[in-house]
Formats: sequence, structure tokens, C-alpha cells
Amino acid sequence: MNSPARVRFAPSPTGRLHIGGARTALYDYLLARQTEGAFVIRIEDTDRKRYVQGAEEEIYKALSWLGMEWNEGPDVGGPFAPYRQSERTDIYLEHAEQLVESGHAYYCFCTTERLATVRKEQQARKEAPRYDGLCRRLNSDEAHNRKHAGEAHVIRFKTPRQGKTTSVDEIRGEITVENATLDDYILLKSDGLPVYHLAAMVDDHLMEITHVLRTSEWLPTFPLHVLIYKAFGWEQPAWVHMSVLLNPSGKGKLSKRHGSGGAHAVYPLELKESGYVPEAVVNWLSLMGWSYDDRTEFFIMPDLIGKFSLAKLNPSPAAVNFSKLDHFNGLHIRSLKQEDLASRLVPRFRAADLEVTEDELRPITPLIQERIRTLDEAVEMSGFFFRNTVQPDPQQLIGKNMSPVESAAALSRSIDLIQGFERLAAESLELALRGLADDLDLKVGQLFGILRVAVTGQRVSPPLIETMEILGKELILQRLNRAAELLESPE
RNA sequence: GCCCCCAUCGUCUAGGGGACUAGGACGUGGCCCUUUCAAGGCCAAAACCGGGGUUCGAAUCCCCGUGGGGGCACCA
Repeated sequence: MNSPARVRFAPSPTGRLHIGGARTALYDYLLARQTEGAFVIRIEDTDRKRYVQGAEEEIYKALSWLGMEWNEGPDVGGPFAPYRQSERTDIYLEHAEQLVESGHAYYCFCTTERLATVRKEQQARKEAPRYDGLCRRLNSDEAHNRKHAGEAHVIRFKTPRQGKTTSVDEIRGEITVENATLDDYILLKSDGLPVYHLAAMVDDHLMEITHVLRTSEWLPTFPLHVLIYKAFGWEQPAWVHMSVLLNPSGKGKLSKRHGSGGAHAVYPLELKESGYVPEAVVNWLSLMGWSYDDRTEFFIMPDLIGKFSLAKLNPSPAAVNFSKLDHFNGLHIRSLKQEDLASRLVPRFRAADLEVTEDELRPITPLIQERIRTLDEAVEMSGFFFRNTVQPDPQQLIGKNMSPVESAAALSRSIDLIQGFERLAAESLELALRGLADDLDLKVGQLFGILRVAVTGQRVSPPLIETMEILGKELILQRLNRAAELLESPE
């Protein structure tokens, strides 16, 4: 095993955690657990304009639901607290000033208006929009004077104008760019708060982060980050730029809502509300840009912790495949213990206004476990167990290739037969019903089809015999009689 | 416009010069099983972006195209 990794997941609280972020967090978590290192959460809330109230709590909730616990973070504290960047502003200011003193950064007094004008001119000339370096040429005395006079300013990085910078990414190798193509990026804004480029580098260093996992959106500024590390004289962490997630169509970065026709949830907590189990979401996420071998795909968290490796990360962008999530959800539901499934089903039934208890659910879980792909499908399929009455479609009460009269006769004979039972026991009931079908010269499917609709109100249901056993003689007779009436006088 | 990254079935991927007649999974189609629906089993169709090199030999290495993605904010 490798030495303990300190890995951080650093979301900005600008909205709900989406599956892309969740996948990054997962890889962070796996690396930390695998090496028995630390998984730390840092909240990057230096942009006050985009701050969303409650977003931070949502992120915690989503990570918890997915089964990732963190060792350090704003809510649990830790040796490098505070973990919210808005509470570390002094640190960034100090470091920015340090860079100015060492000649790696400078004060810039340009207004946003001037910057916009410059940018516009450059674009008109079809040049890359970039800071024109006006304040870079200021002598330091003048700059200090203007600063002390209270003039609004930012601190910019003094990017070398010559030479090349080579950055090393764990999955992509060396990436070399001409420094001339880089900009003099702003490090510290005029409000005194840092931008990502400064804050993240300072924190990663101070918090002793060993592996920086982020998506490839950061590749263009990767050289800048390396330059900042070098300007401070710090040792770099291992950089890992993962692929981005694409829309199911493969066109464009994953956006809020997608899927053919219907909308697909892109937030883990939304997936939860749609009846997905966290095990499936984790399994699905883990395989978007990572693989273990050429055949193994079913994983639960402990497997993943053991098997994850950075070397198997795939650099190319991956389109999200929601039907595969459905598949994994079915797989994980089937692998659940019955009691576990039953307890997870309770809230889904309640959400559908069906008052059920886990005890009531337990006997039916074995009947539906291998038939459902989401927890909510259990409600669709077996809700009739908990409704007082069912509403069969009279048309559906007519057996396949049968007349209404024949169907009514089959129903009536079934009622007689069931009346003869003390208690409905699956084995004997099935034997009797099959005998009846034989007597009536019907195929088993014809008779069962009628009974299924009569008993469940549905054409698709859990296995009929077991269903009848659970429902019991009284209820069955009630529903069968009701069906017989419907067949005689359909409204 | 400029810079960067990527490129195997529709999708996610295995593949690290000969083991490739290119493997697995989802999805799709068919068959079997079957009281419906599933699940399960079996089978099928389905890919190395193009062109040049390098090499005895290239899906694998290099170059050029092309395509896709990302970035160019006092956002992250």
C-alpha cells in the first residue's frame, strides 16, 4: 500500500452537489481510505456573489447519503482549521503580499472598465484576451504610494514572459506550454478576497494535501498553479486531472437536466428521491472514467477502496449513461438482504401516501425484489397490497382469447374453489387453481390472467399465488366478487 | 480567434508492439425458462476516426489532418 494520502474535496457552495462533483469526491475518498490517509472537505466560498444559502449542508447530506465520511472539514474541524476559505482571508492576503515582496506579483490599479475596453480591442484584433501589463510596468515606489493612498487594487501574478512551463499530470504525463500564452492572473481581488488560483494553492500546501484530484477544466490554468507553487518555493502535490462528464448524447458538458424525453436527475439527492440506492449510484459513478479490469463491474464501497487506482483513470471525456444506472440499481437492490430492502421501501410507500410498516412489507419483498429497478417501482407494482380496493379495467378482466361470459364463468368457479379453502396456502392453492384451469379447458395463463387483474387491478404484478396467500381468503373473495360484478355490468 | 486535453462497438470501457478472428458491461434483437412482469441462461448484430511514417510485425509508438471536449472573468 502507498503512504497515507491527504486528499481534499473542495466544492464551492454555489448549488447542489451534482454527479460530477460526487464522482470527484468519490475518487478522493477512495484514495484516502485506501492509503489510510485523510479525506478532507474544504469549502471554497470566496465568491460572495455566487454564494448559495444552504448549499454547504446539501453537499454534506449528499456525501453522507453516498456513504463517504470525512476526517476533516468545516463541520468536524481538524488540525488545519478553519476549512472554510471565507474564514482564512488573512492567510491569503499575507501570501499574496509575500509574492509581491519577492517580485512574483504586483499591485494592479486598473479598473474593470479599462480591462473591458482592453479586452474588447484585443478581440477586435483577433488576439487572445489578456491583461496588457500596464501596472506590471509601474515602479514599486509608485505602486506602494498609490496603494497607501487607498486606491483600489488587485494583486496579479507576474507570469514569466519568456520560457516554458512543464507541468506533470499523473494520468496525462508532461504538459508543456509557452509562458507567453499565459496571463497575469489576478490572485487577490479588490475586495481583499483571493481567487481560486491563490486560495486553493495556499490551502493545498498548508493543509499538506498530497494529491490534487480535479476535472480537466483546470488544465488551462494548470501551468499557472505550478508557477505559483514554484514562486513560493513549495513542493508540488501529485496532480490528477480527470475527464469531464458529458451529457448522455455526448454533446457538451453535463448540464442540469438530461435524458431522452424525460428528465434525468443529475443530483445525488434527487436520485435518492427517485428511488435509487446509494450503493448503485456509487458503483455507477465509480465506473465513469475508471475501470478495474476487463470484466468486473459490480462493486460496493469496500471493494472500491481495495481496488481503486489512479493508474486506471481514463483521460477521455465520458458521456453519462443513465440506463446503466438503472441496471446497477437493479443489481444492488437484488443483492440487498430482505429486511434491508423492506426498511428502505417504507419511506417510498409513505411518500406515495400508503401507510405501511416494515413488518407488513417484509413478506412481499421477496416477491418484488428481483422485479424492480428502483425502489419506487415497488410502489407501482405492489401498492395494491395496501389499498382497500382495486379498480380493475373490465376489459382486462376478459381472458385472452375468451368471451366475457367464459371469463365470468372462470371467475365464478374460482370463487367457489377459494370458498372451499380454510386458509389460502400457496402450494395447495396453486394445485387447485391449475386443476380448475384444466377443468375449464383453459390455459393456466388465461385463468391466472383474469385472477391477476381481479386481485391486483394490474396486468403486471408479483406472482399471483403468493400474492393471494398474503392477501388472504377474505380480501381475495371480496376482490373476486367485485370483479365478477364488473364483468356482468361494466359501467 | 488563441491555448490545452482527448480519440476502440450507439454508450461506458479492456487493451501498454506479436497472446486480437479486438474482450466485458449497458442498451438493442432473437431463443430458452415461465401464471404476468422481471430475474436467470444461451445466441446475435455492433468498434480500433483518416492519412502518412517507425518496425519483420501496430488498436497499441511518432507526425499531420479531422472530429470531440475544455479553457481564455476582480467564477470556481
